[in-house]
Amino acid sequence: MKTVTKSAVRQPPRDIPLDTIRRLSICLRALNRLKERGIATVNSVELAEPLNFSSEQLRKDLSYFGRFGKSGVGYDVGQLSGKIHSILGTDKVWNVAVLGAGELGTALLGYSGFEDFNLRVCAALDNDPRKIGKTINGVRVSAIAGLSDIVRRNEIKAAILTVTKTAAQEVAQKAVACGIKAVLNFAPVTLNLPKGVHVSNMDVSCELETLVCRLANRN
Amino acid sequence: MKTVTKSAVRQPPRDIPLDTIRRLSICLRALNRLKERGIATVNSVELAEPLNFSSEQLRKDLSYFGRFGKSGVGYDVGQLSGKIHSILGTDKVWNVAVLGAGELGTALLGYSGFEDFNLRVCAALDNDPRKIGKTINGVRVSAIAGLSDIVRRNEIKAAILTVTKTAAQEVAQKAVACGIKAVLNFAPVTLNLPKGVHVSNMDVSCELETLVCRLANRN
DNA sequence: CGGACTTCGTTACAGTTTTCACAATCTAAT
DNA sequence: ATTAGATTGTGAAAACTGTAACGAAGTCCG
Repeated sequence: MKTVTKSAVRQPPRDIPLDTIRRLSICLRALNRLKERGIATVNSVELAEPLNFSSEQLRKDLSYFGRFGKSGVGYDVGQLSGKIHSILGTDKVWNVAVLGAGELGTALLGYSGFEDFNLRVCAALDNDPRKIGKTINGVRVSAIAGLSDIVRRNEIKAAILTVTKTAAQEVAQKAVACGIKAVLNFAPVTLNLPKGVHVSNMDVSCELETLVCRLANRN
Repeated sequence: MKTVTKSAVRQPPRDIPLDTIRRLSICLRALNRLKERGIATVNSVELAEPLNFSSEQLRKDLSYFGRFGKSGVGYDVGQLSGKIHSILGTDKVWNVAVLGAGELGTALLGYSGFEDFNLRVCAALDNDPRKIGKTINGVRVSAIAGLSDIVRRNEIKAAILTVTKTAAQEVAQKAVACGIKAVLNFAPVTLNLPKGVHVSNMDVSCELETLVCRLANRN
């Protein structure tokens, strides 16, 4: 007996552009807002335009993974949301650790953007004895020495790095040694980590700088 | 009499890729670290490789703006730093406002990454009466109602938006009405602002999500 | 039931960015 | 002064990404 799932999420044929993933993430968030408002159907124009990209682009992005819409109608909000969750791998919860419980780490422990993606910040680590043991937004701060255990117990694969720029490389290396496979780096330094570890930089000053650059060149 | 400035920063011939600007920003930061260590000369390989991009790429990026190196030698650290400052428009100080003095805004008021780019956070605004009047990291928190004055007095053109996602659109619009021309948005929503206003999104959850996606697809 | 209308998915095209290869330039040493 | 070695700057090729156009599929209404 053959089991055929209609319009399953297709295994992508080749490398997917990073921006495609970003746009689909943004879409997922928008779909959640639509769901909250009780809207059941949406077409590619209604979905894409408020997000500042074109409907063609959205359809193309989706077409890497399968066929999810209905001609003449559009997309079922709940269904498309589910499909994008599968595509992004967030049909299950991902636990994440915050490394560095300073102002920025604290801010992220209270950040309201993670729910849309089934991401859960479930651990905070710091080396400052005054912080260890405190509870911030329901998460207890542990010493970095305990990272290995925490990673194992919670099956954590990704960490957000919010320590100072001087500590960043060292803490990141330690995290990788504990089994962390992906790092979202907020420190204004370039990390050098083993191949196979995914790094993404949230470089505030650099990004602000590109804005200023555009202003300086009046365009 | 003709005044010829040797190897001036050339007016870029056409649109410069955004990533070029990003890479040059990163380079500028690295050059500052080299300067601190008293290193006077660097070649494109030594500069680019620790930053995880290729020397060819760096040379190409620079070539949009002029010729700054010496064949057989490399680049003078101090001089190249100055040139990149001109390119990026940060040869003078840029004042920036933080909109939203919550945890995230507070974190940015103490952020150590701005010095490299001559960016100065000189104002913090919030609508919470408990915060107004307080001083965070040397910056006094003002009511958002006072934004217009502050923008004018400090010639602020760019703002960092750190308010909640529900307030983001409204506050951003107000900021634009006060003369803000560029917004670095931390709220997990897509802003809709008039054409001509530059927006850049620091989307923590979306970026973490792309990392998780790569993990989920084991590549 | 049929024709007008809507919207999707895909293929072909155009534009952009990166990579590659090499001539030109400079230094240093003999 | 000449040669060997190093490194830059750039044009041409390749790879990648986004845009546009259109056939196919589905809906709605008379």
